[in-house]
Amino acid sequence: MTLRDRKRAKTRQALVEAAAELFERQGYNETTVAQIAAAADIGTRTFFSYFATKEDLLFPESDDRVRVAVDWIKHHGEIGPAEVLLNALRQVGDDSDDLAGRLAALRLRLIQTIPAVQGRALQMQLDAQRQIARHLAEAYPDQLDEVGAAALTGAFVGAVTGALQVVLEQSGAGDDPAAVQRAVEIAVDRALAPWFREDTSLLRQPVRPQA
Amino acid sequence: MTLRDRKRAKTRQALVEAAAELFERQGYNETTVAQIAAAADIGTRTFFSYFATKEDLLFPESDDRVRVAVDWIKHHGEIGPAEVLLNALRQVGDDSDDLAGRLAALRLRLIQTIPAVQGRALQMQLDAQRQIARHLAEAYPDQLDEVGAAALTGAFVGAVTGALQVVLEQSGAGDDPAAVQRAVEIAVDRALAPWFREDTSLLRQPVRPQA
DNA sequence: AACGTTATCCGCACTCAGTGCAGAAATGCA
DNA sequence: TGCATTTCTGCACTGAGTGCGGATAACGTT
Repeated sequence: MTLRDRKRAKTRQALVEAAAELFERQGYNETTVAQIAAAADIGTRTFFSYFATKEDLLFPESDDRVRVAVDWIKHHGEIGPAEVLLNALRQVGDDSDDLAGRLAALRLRLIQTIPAVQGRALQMQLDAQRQIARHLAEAYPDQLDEVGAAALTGAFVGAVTGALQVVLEQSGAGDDPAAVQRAVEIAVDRALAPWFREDTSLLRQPVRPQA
Repeated sequence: MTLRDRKRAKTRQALVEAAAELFERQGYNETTVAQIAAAADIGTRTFFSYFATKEDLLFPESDDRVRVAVDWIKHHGEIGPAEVLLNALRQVGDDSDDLAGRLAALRLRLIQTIPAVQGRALQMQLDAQRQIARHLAEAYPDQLDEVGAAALTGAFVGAVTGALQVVLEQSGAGDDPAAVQRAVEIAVDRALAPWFREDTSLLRQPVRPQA
């Protein structure tokens, strides 16, 4: 890793943090890209060589998460497509959180309130779906074709996010990361129960093993 | 219907047509709102009292379609939730087409190529989903709660649109409305077959009756 | 340590979507 | 016809995002 790369990663990080700070304090629409750039000590023009749009600030490292899910699918063991998919989704957590709970909570709130952010989030979700479906079809060539894989993936993701929306607004888990995490688990449970009716216990097993 | 309303509806229609024309000839990004307004003989400023954003030009009458689906659900007869939902979705056709095949084809192409349009389309889909799920829960209070309805709806919509994407890109049915219609039917079939395994014939029955 | 090479930074000028405002024009109603 | 209410529209403005060109800093080499 060269100096250049390290420096670049550092300012990128600084931009995300500055943005989170400003979004929380002033609101999303009330924060300009110029302000964010200034807070991270770079020129306004330079901002756009780090993030193509203002919305993208809220979705850094997003392809990392997809990569993890795809890897998980590739190295599946004995289990079938639906089960792998379930586990893979646990990792991605399209609307859920993993690192930097603060940014995740902020993101979730903005998705629910700012149309532009919601639109971008849905786009990324769809893209992730496409990639997962493609790799799923590759991993189970005898059980799934491309269309079947896409349908299965779409059904899972759609069910979970649909349920999650309602669970979130019912249990008004505003910003508390723990509450959100719980909501995600409830949503997954409720949404996917029909698929795993015979052995519901599968839904509750921790799913972290693998090398 | 007063003169005002008729006039307003007329210019609204003119705007949609002018936009379609220009989008097809010059491309979406290359067409400015000012051009569209000029082509419909209204001031640039006035445009925004008809459509809040440029993208919205591609989704006129969208709430009509949702209304139709919701009505369908409300007046369900003996059939169960999944079946009504299937029929309702046939009507909405989140990515499919109904009237003015030209606009529908254009919309579909732009959804696949222009990010802003895709984002808006996904937003409207999600919103439609929410409304449908809510009414579905109301219509079957003994079989579904809000979360279950949202999960079921999300699963159906997700499965169909996921499958549709792949079917469309496989059978490169670019602009031909008939081919698109066929693709939608295939996608619905493939995506929803697992739910109706015992009586697959249901999937093939025409579903247009009702008063 | 000095060199040219290459990637990054950043100011400037620009386009375009979208908003607020205030006045003009058209419509509805008595 | 006269008045109230919408609707239309020009003007000025903000803010996101782009193209360009020169400055700056990191890189690899001798």
